[in-house]
Amino acid sequence: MAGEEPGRRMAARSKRSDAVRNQQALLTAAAEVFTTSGVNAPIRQIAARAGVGLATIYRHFPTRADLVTAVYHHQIEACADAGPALLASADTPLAALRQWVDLFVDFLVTKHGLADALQSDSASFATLHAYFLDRLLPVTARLLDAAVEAGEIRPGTQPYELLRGIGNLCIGRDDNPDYDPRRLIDLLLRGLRSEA
Amino acid sequence: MAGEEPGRRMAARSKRSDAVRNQQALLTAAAEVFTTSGVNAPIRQIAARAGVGLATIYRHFPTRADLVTAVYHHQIEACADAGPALLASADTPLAALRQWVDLFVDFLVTKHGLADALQSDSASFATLHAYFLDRLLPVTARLLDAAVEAGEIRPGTQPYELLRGIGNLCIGRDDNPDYDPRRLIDLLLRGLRSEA
DNA sequence: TAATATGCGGAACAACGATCCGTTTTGTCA
DNA sequence: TGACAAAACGGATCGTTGTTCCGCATATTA
Repeated sequence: MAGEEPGRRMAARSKRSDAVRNQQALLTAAAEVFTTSGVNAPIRQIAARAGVGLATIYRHFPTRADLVTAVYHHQIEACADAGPALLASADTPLAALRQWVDLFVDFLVTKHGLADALQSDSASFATLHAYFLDRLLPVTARLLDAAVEAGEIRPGTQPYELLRGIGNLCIGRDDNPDYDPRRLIDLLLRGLRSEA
Repeated sequence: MAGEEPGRRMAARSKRSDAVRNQQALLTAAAEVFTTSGVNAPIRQIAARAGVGLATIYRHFPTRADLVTAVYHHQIEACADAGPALLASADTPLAALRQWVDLFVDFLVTKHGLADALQSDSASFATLHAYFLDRLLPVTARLLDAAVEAGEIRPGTQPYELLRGIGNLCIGRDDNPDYDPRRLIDLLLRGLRSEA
Protein backbone atom coordinates (compact mmCIF):
# COMPACT_ATOMS: atom_id res chain seq x y z
CA MET A 1 0.00 0.00 0.00
CA ALA A 2 2.96 2.32 0.36
CA GLY A 3 3.84 2.10 -3.30
CA GLU A 4 0.72 3.60 -4.74
CA GLU A 5 1.14 6.18 -7.42
CA PRO A 6 -1.27 9.03 -7.14
CA GLY A 7 -0.90 10.09 -10.73
CA ARG A 8 1.97 9.88 -13.17
CA ARG A 9 4.89 11.18 -11.16
CA MET A 10 6.97 8.52 -9.56
CA ALA A 11 7.85 9.77 -6.13
CA ALA A 12 4.66 9.02 -4.24
CA ARG A 13 3.82 11.95 -2.12
CA SER A 14 3.70 10.87 1.49
CA LYS A 15 0.56 11.57 3.42
CA ARG A 16 0.44 15.06 4.74
CA SER A 17 1.27 15.39 8.38
CA ASP A 18 -1.78 17.44 9.23
CA ALA A 19 -3.95 14.77 7.66
CA VAL A 20 -2.67 11.99 9.86
CA ARG A 21 -2.80 14.28 12.88
CA ASN A 22 -6.42 15.10 12.21
CA GLN A 23 -7.30 11.50 11.61
CA GLN A 24 -5.82 10.59 14.95
CA ALA A 25 -7.58 13.45 16.68
CA LEU A 26 -10.84 12.32 15.14
CA LEU A 27 -10.39 8.76 16.34
CA THR A 28 -9.69 9.95 19.86
CA ALA A 29 -12.56 12.39 19.87
CA ALA A 30 -14.95 9.85 18.40
CA ALA A 31 -14.02 7.26 21.00
CA GLU A 32 -14.76 9.75 23.76
CA VAL A 33 -18.01 10.98 22.27
CA PHE A 34 -19.17 7.43 21.55
CA THR A 35 -18.80 6.40 25.17
CA THR A 36 -20.61 9.45 26.47
CA SER A 37 -23.28 10.00 23.84
CA GLY A 38 -23.43 6.72 21.97
CA VAL A 39 -22.43 5.86 18.44
CA ASN A 40 -25.25 7.96 17.06
CA ALA A 41 -23.93 11.21 18.43
CA PRO A 42 -24.12 14.14 16.01
CA ILE A 43 -21.21 14.38 13.62
CA ARG A 44 -20.81 18.00 14.54
CA GLN A 45 -20.17 17.04 18.12
CA ILE A 46 -17.31 14.79 17.17
CA ALA A 47 -15.86 17.33 14.78
CA ALA A 48 -16.04 20.02 17.43
CA ARG A 49 -14.29 17.92 20.04
CA ALA A 50 -11.58 17.00 17.59
CA GLY A 51 -11.23 20.65 16.69
CA VAL A 52 -11.72 20.06 12.97
CA GLY A 53 -14.24 21.14 10.40
CA LEU A 54 -17.18 19.13 9.19
CA ALA A 55 -15.72 18.31 5.83
CA THR A 56 -12.61 16.87 7.43
CA ILE A 57 -14.53 14.17 9.23
CA TYR A 58 -16.36 13.23 6.05
CA ARG A 59 -13.11 13.18 4.14
CA HIS A 60 -11.45 10.73 6.50
CA PHE A 61 -14.52 8.70 7.31
CA PRO A 62 -17.10 8.94 4.54
CA THR A 63 -19.81 7.18 6.52
CA ARG A 64 -20.46 6.90 10.20
CA ALA A 65 -19.84 3.20 9.95
CA ASP A 66 -16.28 3.84 8.83
CA LEU A 67 -15.65 5.87 11.94
CA VAL A 68 -17.25 3.33 14.22
CA THR A 69 -15.31 0.55 12.56
CA ALA A 70 -12.04 2.40 12.99
CA VAL A 71 -12.70 3.17 16.64
CA TYR A 72 -13.59 -0.39 17.60
CA HIS A 73 -11.33 -2.13 15.15
CA HIS A 74 -8.98 -3.54 17.75
CA GLN A 75 -11.74 -4.82 19.97
CA ILE A 76 -13.52 -6.49 17.12
CA GLU A 77 -10.32 -8.19 16.07
CA ALA A 78 -9.70 -9.28 19.64
CA CYS A 79 -13.15 -10.77 19.78
CA ALA A 80 -12.60 -12.61 16.55
CA ASP A 81 -9.27 -13.94 17.74
CA ALA A 82 -10.73 -15.09 21.02
CA GLY A 83 -12.88 -17.67 19.27
CA PRO A 84 -10.22 -20.18 18.29
CA ALA A 85 -8.35 -19.53 21.53
CA LEU A 86 -11.38 -20.40 23.63
CA LEU A 87 -12.05 -23.46 21.52
CA ALA A 88 -8.59 -24.65 22.41
CA SER A 89 -8.74 -23.84 26.09
CA ALA A 90 -12.30 -24.62 27.11
CA ASP A 91 -13.45 -27.97 28.39
CA THR A 92 -15.96 -28.55 25.65
CA PRO A 93 -16.89 -26.79 22.41
CA LEU A 94 -20.19 -25.71 23.91
CA ALA A 95 -18.36 -24.17 26.84
CA ALA A 96 -16.15 -22.33 24.39
CA LEU A 97 -19.21 -21.11 22.54
CA ARG A 98 -20.75 -19.87 25.76
CA GLN A 99 -17.63 -18.03 26.80
CA TRP A 100 -17.20 -16.47 23.41
CA VAL A 101 -20.79 -15.30 23.33
CA ASP A 102 -20.21 -13.77 26.73
CA LEU A 103 -17.27 -11.84 25.33
CA PHE A 104 -19.28 -10.68 22.39
CA VAL A 105 -22.18 -9.56 24.54
CA ASP A 106 -19.83 -7.70 26.84
CA PHE A 107 -18.44 -5.87 23.87
CA LEU A 108 -21.84 -4.95 22.47
CA VAL A 109 -23.36 -3.95 25.75
CA THR A 110 -20.59 -1.59 26.78
CA LYS A 111 -20.82 0.41 23.56
CA HIS A 112 -23.93 2.47 23.84
CA GLY A 113 -26.16 2.05 20.85
CA LEU A 114 -23.77 -0.18 18.97
CA ALA A 115 -26.12 -3.14 18.91
CA ASP A 116 -28.87 -0.83 17.74
CA ALA A 117 -26.68 0.51 14.98
CA LEU A 118 -25.72 -2.97 13.85
CA GLN A 119 -29.29 -3.87 12.93
CA SER A 120 -30.19 -0.42 11.74
CA ASP A 121 -31.48 -0.35 8.22
CA SER A 122 -29.72 2.94 7.71
CA ALA A 123 -27.39 2.79 4.76
CA SER A 124 -24.65 4.47 6.78
CA PHE A 125 -24.29 1.34 8.82
CA ALA A 126 -24.28 -1.18 6.01
CA THR A 127 -20.49 -1.45 5.93
CA LEU A 128 -20.33 -1.82 9.71
CA HIS A 129 -22.74 -4.70 9.47
CA ALA A 130 -20.63 -6.19 6.73
CA TYR A 131 -17.44 -5.83 8.71
CA PHE A 132 -18.88 -7.53 11.76
CA LEU A 133 -20.14 -10.38 9.63
CA ASP A 134 -16.89 -10.69 7.78
CA ARG A 135 -14.86 -11.09 10.95
CA LEU A 136 -17.22 -12.82 13.29
CA LEU A 137 -19.21 -15.12 11.07
CA PRO A 138 -16.34 -17.57 10.47
CA VAL A 139 -15.62 -17.66 14.18
CA THR A 140 -19.22 -18.39 15.02
CA ALA A 141 -19.34 -21.03 12.35
CA ARG A 142 -16.30 -22.79 13.73
CA LEU A 143 -17.62 -22.77 17.27
CA LEU A 144 -21.00 -24.05 16.15
CA ASP A 145 -19.48 -26.76 14.03
CA ALA A 146 -17.28 -27.95 16.84
CA ALA A 147 -20.21 -28.11 19.24
CA VAL A 148 -22.31 -29.97 16.71
CA GLU A 149 -19.53 -32.41 16.03
CA ALA A 150 -19.16 -33.02 19.73
CA GLY A 151 -22.84 -33.80 19.86
CA GLU A 152 -23.52 -31.02 22.31
CA ILE A 153 -25.96 -29.07 20.17
CA ARG A 154 -28.34 -29.93 17.41
CA PRO A 155 -27.22 -29.25 13.86
CA GLY A 156 -29.05 -26.88 11.54
CA THR A 157 -28.43 -23.54 13.13
CA GLN A 158 -26.92 -20.99 10.80
CA PRO A 159 -24.07 -18.87 12.18
CA TYR A 160 -25.72 -15.73 10.87
CA GLU A 161 -28.89 -16.49 12.73
CA LEU A 162 -27.10 -16.91 16.01
CA LEU A 163 -24.96 -13.83 15.62
CA ARG A 164 -27.91 -11.76 14.62
CA GLY A 165 -30.06 -13.09 17.40
CA ILE A 166 -27.45 -12.21 19.97
CA GLY A 167 -27.03 -8.77 18.49
CA ASN A 168 -30.76 -8.19 18.43
CA LEU A 169 -31.20 -9.25 22.02
CA CYS A 170 -28.61 -6.70 23.06
CA ILE A 171 -30.53 -3.83 21.53
CA GLY A 172 -31.85 -1.16 23.78
CA ARG A 173 -30.19 -2.23 26.97
CA ASP A 174 -29.14 1.34 27.68
CA ASP A 175 -32.44 2.91 28.66
CA ASN A 176 -33.66 -0.03 30.70
CA PRO A 177 -31.20 -0.96 33.43
CA ASP A 178 -33.29 -3.91 34.56
CA TYR A 179 -33.14 -5.60 31.19
CA ASP A 180 -30.35 -8.12 31.02
CA PRO A 181 -29.89 -9.62 27.58
CA ARG A 182 -27.65 -12.32 29.01
CA ARG A 183 -30.56 -14.24 30.50
CA LEU A 184 -32.34 -14.39 27.17
CA ILE A 185 -29.16 -15.32 25.36
CA ASP A 186 -28.69 -18.08 27.85
CA LEU A 187 -32.16 -19.32 26.97
CA LEU A 188 -31.24 -19.19 23.32
CA LEU A 189 -28.11 -21.26 23.81
CA ARG A 190 -30.01 -23.65 26.00
CA GLY A 191 -32.48 -24.14 23.20
CA LEU A 192 -29.61 -25.10 20.97
CA ARG A 193 -28.59 -28.14 22.98
CA SER A 194 -29.29 -31.55 21.62
CA GLU A 195 -32.04 -33.55 23.25
CA ALA A 196 -31.28 -36.07 25.95
CA MET B 1 -59.09 32.30 38.77
CA ALA B 2 -62.69 33.43 38.71
CA GLY B 3 -62.85 32.80 34.98
CA GLU B 4 -65.22 30.13 33.89
CA GLU B 5 -63.73 26.89 32.92
CA PRO B 6 -64.18 26.23 29.27
CA GLY B 7 -66.93 23.81 28.58
CA ARG B 8 -68.05 23.57 32.18
CA ARG B 9 -70.78 26.12 32.14
CA MET B 10 -73.33 24.83 29.78
CA ALA B 11 -74.07 21.68 27.92
CA ALA B 12 -70.67 20.57 26.71
CA ARG B 13 -70.23 21.56 23.13
CA SER B 14 -70.13 18.48 20.93
CA LYS B 15 -66.97 17.88 18.96
CA ARG B 16 -66.81 19.72 15.73
CA SER B 17 -67.63 17.66 12.70
CA ASP B 18 -64.53 18.70 10.79
CA ALA B 19 -62.41 17.60 13.71
CA VAL B 20 -63.75 14.06 13.75
CA ARG B 21 -63.55 13.93 9.97
CA ASN B 22 -59.91 14.97 10.03
CA GLN B 23 -59.09 12.51 12.77
CA GLN B 24 -60.60 9.73 10.69
CA ALA B 25 -58.77 10.85 7.58
CA LEU B 26 -55.53 10.88 9.54
CA LEU B 27 -56.05 7.37 10.81
CA THR B 28 -56.71 6.11 7.31
CA ALA B 29 -53.78 7.97 5.83
CA ALA B 30 -51.46 6.85 8.59
CA ALA B 31 -52.44 3.23 8.15
CA GLU B 32 -51.64 3.44 4.46
CA VAL B 33 -48.37 5.27 4.90
CA PHE B 34 -47.29 2.94 7.69
CA THR B 35 -47.68 -0.11 5.49
CA THR B 36 -45.81 1.43 2.60
CA SER B 37 -43.12 3.45 4.37
CA GLY B 38 -43.06 2.03 7.87
CA VAL B 39 -44.08 3.56 11.14
CA ASN B 40 -41.21 6.04 10.97
CA ALA B 41 -42.48 7.74 7.85
CA PRO B 42 -42.24 11.54 7.89
CA ILE B 43 -45.13 13.27 9.57
CA ARG B 44 -45.46 15.53 6.58
CA GLN B 45 -46.12 12.56 4.37
CA ILE B 46 -49.03 11.44 6.51
CA ALA B 47 -50.41 14.94 6.77
CA ALA B 48 -50.19 15.39 3.02
CA ARG B 49 -51.96 12.14 2.26
CA ALA B 50 -54.69 13.00 4.72
CA GLY B 51 -54.96 16.43 3.17
CA VAL B 52 -54.51 18.27 6.43
CA GLY B 53 -51.98 20.70 7.83
CA LEU B 54 -49.09 19.82 10.08
CA ALA B 55 -50.57 21.30 13.20
CA THR B 56 -53.69 19.20 12.78
CA ILE B 57 -51.82 15.95 13.09
CA TYR B 58 -50.04 17.16 16.19
CA ARG B 59 -53.29 18.35 17.68
CA HIS B 60 -54.97 14.99 17.33
CA PHE B 61 -51.93 12.85 18.00
CA PRO B 62 -49.35 14.74 20.04
CA THR B 63 -46.68 12.06 19.64
CA ARG B 64 -46.04 9.54 16.94
CA ALA B 65 -46.73 6.81 19.44
CA ASP B 66 -50.28 8.08 19.85
CA LEU B 67 -50.87 7.74 16.14
CA VAL B 68 -49.33 4.30 15.97
CA THR B 69 -51.33 3.19 18.96
CA ALA B 70 -54.55 4.45 17.43
CA VAL B 71 -53.86 2.76 14.11
CA TYR B 72 -53.06 -0.64 15.56
CA HIS B 73 -55.36 -0.46 18.54
CA HIS B 74 -57.73 -3.13 17.35
CA GLN B 75 -55.03 -5.56 16.43
CA ILE B 76 -53.27 -5.14 19.73
CA GLU B 77 -56.50 -5.76 21.57
CA ALA B 78 -57.17 -8.81 19.44
CA CYS B 79 -53.72 -10.13 20.28
CA ALA B 80 -54.31 -9.57 23.95
CA ASP B 81 -57.70 -11.30 23.80
CA ALA B 82 -56.26 -14.25 21.94
CA GLY B 83 -54.15 -15.26 24.94
CA PRO B 84 -56.89 -16.57 27.22
CA ALA B 85 -58.74 -18.03 24.25
CA LEU B 86 -55.74 -20.06 23.17
CA LEU B 87 -55.13 -21.18 26.70
CA ALA B 88 -58.61 -22.63 26.72
CA SER B 89 -58.46 -24.25 23.31
CA ALA B 90 -54.91 -25.55 23.03
CA ASP B 91 -53.84 -29.01 24.08
CA THR B 92 -51.32 -27.80 26.63
CA PRO B 93 -50.35 -24.45 28.10
CA LEU B 94 -47.03 -24.57 26.29
CA ALA B 95 -48.83 -25.13 23.01
CA ALA B 96 -51.01 -22.14 23.79
CA LEU B 97 -47.91 -20.09 24.53
CA ARG B 98 -46.37 -21.12 21.25
CA GLN B 99 -49.45 -20.26 19.26
CA TRP B 100 -49.84 -16.95 20.97
CA VAL B 101 -46.21 -16.04 20.36
CA ASP B 102 -46.77 -16.92 16.72
CA LEU B 103 -49.66 -14.50 16.61
CA PHE B 104 -47.61 -11.79 18.24
CA VAL B 105 -44.70 -12.31 15.88
CA ASP B 106 -47.01 -12.21 12.89
CA PHE B 107 -48.35 -8.92 14.09
CA LEU B 108 -44.93 -7.39 14.67
CA VAL B 109 -43.40 -8.66 11.49
CA THR B 110 -46.10 -7.39 9.18
CA LYS B 111 -45.84 -3.84 10.49
CA HIS B 112 -42.67 -2.46 9.05
CA GLY B 113 -40.46 -0.98 11.66
CA LEU B 114 -42.89 -1.52 14.48
CA ALA B 115 -40.60 -3.83 16.42
CA ASP B 116 -37.80 -1.35 15.93
CA ALA B 117 -39.95 1.44 17.26
CA LEU B 118 -40.97 -0.57 20.28
CA GLN B 119 -37.42 -0.77 21.60
CA SER B 120 -36.44 2.64 20.42
CA ASP B 121 -35.15 4.86 23.16
CA SER B 122 -36.85 7.78 21.51
CA ALA B 123 -39.19 9.55 23.89
CA SER B 124 -41.88 9.68 21.21
CA PHE B 125 -42.32 5.95 21.54
CA ALA B 126 -42.39 5.70 25.31
CA THR B 127 -46.17 5.63 25.50
CA LEU B 128 -46.34 3.01 22.75
CA HIS B 129 -43.98 0.85 24.74
CA ALA B 130 -46.11 1.40 27.80
CA TYR B 131 -49.31 0.50 25.98
CA PHE B 132 -47.92 -2.74 24.66
CA LEU B 133 -46.69 -3.69 28.09
CA ASP B 134 -49.95 -2.74 29.71
CA ARG B 135 -52.00 -4.95 27.44
CA LEU B 136 -49.70 -7.84 26.70
CA LEU B 137 -47.74 -8.31 29.89
CA PRO B 138 -50.66 -9.80 31.83
CA VAL B 139 -51.40 -12.15 28.97
CA THR B 140 -47.82 -13.30 28.79
CA ALA B 141 -47.73 -13.76 32.52
CA ARG B 142 -50.82 -15.93 32.48
CA LEU B 143 -49.51 -18.11 29.68
CA LEU B 144 -46.15 -18.49 31.39
CA ASP B 145 -47.72 -19.30 34.73
CA ALA B 146 -49.95 -21.93 33.23
CA ALA B 147 -47.05 -23.58 31.44
CA VAL B 148 -44.98 -23.54 34.62
CA GLU B 149 -47.80 -24.99 36.63
CA ALA B 150 -48.22 -27.75 34.08
CA GLY B 151 -44.54 -28.51 34.50
CA GLU B 152 -43.81 -27.84 30.86
CA ILE B 153 -41.33 -25.02 31.35
CA ARG B 154 -38.95 -24.06 34.08
CA PRO B 155 -40.04 -21.32 36.44
CA GLY B 156 -38.14 -18.07 36.84
CA THR B 157 -38.70 -16.38 33.53
CA GLN B 158 -40.14 -12.91 33.77
CA PRO B 159 -42.95 -12.03 31.37
CA TYR B 160 -41.23 -8.79 30.48
CA GLU B 161 -38.08 -10.61 29.52
CA LEU B 162 -39.90 -12.92 27.17
CA LEU B 163 -41.97 -10.20 25.56
CA ARG B 164 -38.98 -8.02 25.11
CA GLY B 165 -36.86 -10.83 23.76
CA ILE B 166 -39.47 -11.67 21.16
CA GLY B 167 -39.82 -8.04 20.21
CA ASN B 168 -36.08 -7.63 19.93
CA LEU B 169 -35.68 -10.69 17.75
CA CYS B 170 -38.22 -9.26 15.34
CA ILE B 171 -36.24 -6.10 14.81
CA GLY B 172 -34.87 -5.40 11.39
CA ARG B 173 -36.56 -8.17 9.51
CA ASP B 174 -37.53 -5.77 6.74
CA ASP B 175 -34.20 -5.24 5.04
CA ASN B 176 -33.08 -8.85 5.25
CA PRO B 177 -35.59 -11.20 3.67
CA ASP B 178 -33.58 -14.26 4.60
CA TYR B 179 -33.73 -13.49 8.28
CA ASP B 180 -36.57 -15.31 9.96
CA PRO B 181 -37.05 -14.38 13.59
CA ARG B 182 -39.33 -17.34 14.11
CA ARG B 183 -36.49 -19.81 14.13
CA LEU B 184 -34.68 -17.93 16.87
CA ILE B 185 -37.85 -17.47 18.84
CA ASP B 186 -38.39 -21.19 18.58
CA LEU B 187 -34.95 -21.68 20.07
CA LEU B 188 -35.84 -19.30 22.85
CA LEU B 189 -39.03 -21.17 23.71
CA ARG B 190 -37.17 -24.44 23.47
CA GLY B 191 -34.71 -23.14 26.01
CA LEU B 192 -37.58 -22.46 28.33
CA ARG B 193 -38.67 -26.07 28.58
CA SER B 194 -38.05 -27.89 31.79
CA GLU B 195 -35.44 -30.60 31.74
CA ALA B 196 -36.91 -33.92 30.93
C1' DT C 1 -77.68 35.87 12.26
C1' DA C 2 -74.06 36.94 15.35
C1' DA C 3 -70.67 35.58 18.69
C1' DT C 4 -67.13 32.65 20.08
C1' DA C 5 -64.94 28.55 21.19
C1' DT C 6 -62.74 25.34 18.44
C1' DG C 7 -60.03 23.85 14.90
C1' DC C 8 -57.11 24.70 10.87
C1' DG C 9 -53.07 25.61 7.71
C1' DG C 10 -48.68 26.63 6.77
C1' DA C 11 -44.89 29.62 7.94
C1' DA C 12 -41.07 29.47 10.95
C1' DC C 13 -37.49 27.58 13.97
C1' DA C 14 -34.19 24.05 15.32
C1' DA C 15 -31.28 20.00 14.71
C1' DC C 16 -28.96 17.13 11.80
C1' DG C 17 -26.69 14.83 7.69
C1' DA C 18 -24.35 15.75 3.64
C1' DT C 19 -22.09 18.57 0.04
C1' DC C 20 -19.60 22.40 -2.10
C1' DC C 21 -16.16 25.79 -2.75
C1' DG C 22 -12.83 29.33 -1.78
C1' DT C 23 -8.73 29.32 1.10
C1' DT C 24 -4.79 27.46 3.53
C1' DT C 25 -1.18 24.26 4.32
C1' DT C 26 2.28 21.02 3.01
C1' DG C 27 5.60 18.51 0.40
C1' DT C 28 8.45 18.66 -3.59
C1' DC C 29 11.55 20.25 -6.93
C1' DA C 30 14.08 23.73 -9.47
C1' DT D 1 15.60 28.83 -0.55
C1' DG D 2 11.40 29.95 -2.90
C1' DA D 3 7.62 29.01 -5.75
C1' DC D 4 4.11 25.92 -7.24
C1' DA D 5 0.53 22.43 -7.33
C1' DA D 6 -1.59 18.77 -4.93
C1' DA D 7 -3.76 17.82 -0.79
C1' DA D 8 -6.37 19.10 2.94
C1' DC D 9 -9.11 22.30 5.46
C1' DG D 10 -13.14 24.97 7.39
C1' DG D 11 -17.40 26.55 7.44
C1' DA D 12 -21.18 28.15 4.71
C1' DT D 13 -24.92 25.99 2.61
C1' DC D 14 -28.67 22.93 1.17
C1' DG D 15 -32.21 19.36 2.01
C1' DT D 16 -34.90 16.80 5.29
C1' DT D 17 -37.46 16.14 9.37
C1' DG D 18 -39.56 17.22 13.93
C1' DT D 19 -42.01 20.67 16.47
C1' DT D 20 -44.12 25.08 17.67
C1' DC D 21 -46.62 29.35 16.81
C1' DC D 22 -49.98 32.48 15.22
C1' DG D 23 -53.30 34.64 12.37
C1' DC D 24 -57.40 32.99 10.04
C1' DA D 25 -61.56 30.09 9.09
C1' DT D 26 -65.63 27.69 10.60
C1' DA D 27 -68.95 24.93 13.08
C1' DT D 28 -71.99 25.26 16.86
C1' DT D 29 -75.01 27.49 19.77
C1' DA D 30 -77.88 31.18 21.40
